[in-house]
Amino acid sequence: MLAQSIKRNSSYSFNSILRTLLKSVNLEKALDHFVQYREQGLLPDIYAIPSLLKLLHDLHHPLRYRENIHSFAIKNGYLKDIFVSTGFVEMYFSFGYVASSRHLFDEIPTKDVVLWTAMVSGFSHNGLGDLAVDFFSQMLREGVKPNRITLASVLAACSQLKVPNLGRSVHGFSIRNGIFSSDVVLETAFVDMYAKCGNLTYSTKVFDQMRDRNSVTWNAMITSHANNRFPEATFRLFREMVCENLREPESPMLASLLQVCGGTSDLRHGREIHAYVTRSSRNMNSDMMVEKNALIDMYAKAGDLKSAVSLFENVKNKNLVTWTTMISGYGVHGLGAEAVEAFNAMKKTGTTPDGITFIALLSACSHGRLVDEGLELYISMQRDYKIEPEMKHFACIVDIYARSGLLDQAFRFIKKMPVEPSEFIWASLLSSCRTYKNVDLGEQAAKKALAFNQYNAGVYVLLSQLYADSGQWEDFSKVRLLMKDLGLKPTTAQSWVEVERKMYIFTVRDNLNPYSEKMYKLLETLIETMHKEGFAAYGSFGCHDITKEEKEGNLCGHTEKLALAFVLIKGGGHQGVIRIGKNLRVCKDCHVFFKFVSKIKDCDIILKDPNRYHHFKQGNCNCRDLW
DNA sequence: GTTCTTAAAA
Repeated sequence: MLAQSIKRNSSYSFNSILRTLLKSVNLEKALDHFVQYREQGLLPDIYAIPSLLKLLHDLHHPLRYRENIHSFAIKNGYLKDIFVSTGFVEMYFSFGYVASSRHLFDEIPTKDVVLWTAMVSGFSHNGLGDLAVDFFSQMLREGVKPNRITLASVLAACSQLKVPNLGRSVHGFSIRNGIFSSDVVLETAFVDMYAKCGNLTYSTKVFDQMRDRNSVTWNAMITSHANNRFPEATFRLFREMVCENLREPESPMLASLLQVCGGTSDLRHGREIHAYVTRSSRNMNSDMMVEKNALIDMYAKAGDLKSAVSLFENVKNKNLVTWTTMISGYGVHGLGAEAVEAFNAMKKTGTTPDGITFIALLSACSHGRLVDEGLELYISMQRDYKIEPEMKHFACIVDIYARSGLLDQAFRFIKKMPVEPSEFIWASLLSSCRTYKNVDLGEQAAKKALAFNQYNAGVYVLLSQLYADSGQWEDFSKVRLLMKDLGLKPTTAQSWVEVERKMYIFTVRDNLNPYSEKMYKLLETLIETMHKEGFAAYGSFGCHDITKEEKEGNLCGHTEKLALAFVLIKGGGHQGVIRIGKNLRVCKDCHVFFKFVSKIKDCDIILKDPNRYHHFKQGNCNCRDLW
């Protein structure tokens, strides 16, 4: 009698101390506490089981320890307790054993809202959003009333499945049932759900009305704007967060922001984040690898290869991502040899490449016109590293051949591929067919690409340009008419340049700029000089069968020329380097013109097109005139 | 005593 009561008392105090320690995340002490209790020969009671499961979970103890507890619980008949069984349901979910969780769930006779919620969130965490939603509706059918935690769980599933309708009805339900009243977690779940379902307007609405926001809220908001490509809003929100809330952003958010900068060639914001990362207080106790790698990638993608390289060289413990980032950085700048060199240096450090390293490497070879090296690396990848080539590797090899003019070999390679070639592969072959004016193969490639997607405007544009370059004007017109019938429009050309911290955007035949007159005048003069000096002969012309005057009038309207003229007039450029961006591939005439300007104005020009960078210097471009 | 939202570099 007395022994019983001592036992009950000690188990009661054991449980409450254990819970307190768990709450304050004192895991080591909590474990000690448990060990001491066991050393007294005492066994955990029914109330201790959920806490013990949580402790082992937080300590990352292996499944078998927890299964011991499971057998122990079964032996003692503890499983009839819904708190205990819910704990085990959760445990199996956390190891991905969905079937075990489901089985346990089925055994439980009376199910409460917490158990149902554990099911909904368990499925959702295991990527089974559809089952999460199924169980949620089943729960409603059985008359169990969801609470705010259930709703947050089902919203996570909605985000995953991108089903805005269900999310909206959950919203309505929560308002009608008064479950909504300023709960940060639930509101954040709504912000995230609307954003992931593509409705940033609703997401922003909920966000704006929130009284309290936590770091998860800001994260959901900022990364969703980044992922939906709203660069301005992304940075506005970031500033708001930093200024008003004094919240330190963590690595994933910084990486997202840097990715935005790389994608939009936004060096200015990129440098700001760099400064922010440098003075961040986390420097002390973390290796900041994600930030460092993301910075290298940002500088390379935003066109400042120098900064990328110098950061790269200062990273002490380069990991696989660091190396791959640098290899890919060299690649987009057309520096194939440097990419291969970096790869060899990486091998010396004992870092093993993976499939992505080879994608970066092979694409660097194709842009650097290193055919033999590329093919050799492709063999080495399979032989030495046992990496099975995938579609992206195939695409690189096709490109390595085709970009160098080995169109037949590219075609033969495609025919031998073990999988069905993708739309992208055909389109890239077509692009090289255009460069080398191979109409026959180009037509075949276009046909194959269009079989995937009849509405791929890019393919029609390439095909029509191929016809135009080959002087087949009837075919050219046919393709353009076909495009019109299908309601397709070629992408409007745009170039942009930053002068005095402001971005200027130019479209074809832009007359809106107050400097227009001056710009056209300057272009005329420059082009005249270029012809006089015989520089124009460096390019191969023949884009259009129009008169020479018409042609030059037209060429002056090319957006990259306008951007260049604008910078020259405004005296822009950063440390002798002019950076211009373009949303389409640079045309041959503009390419020659840029080379010429880099020579007579003695400046470096870095021009970004959708695929790579061109570095113009002293009358040359590092792409060696093939791109 | 059990159930809840977010997130990353090639």
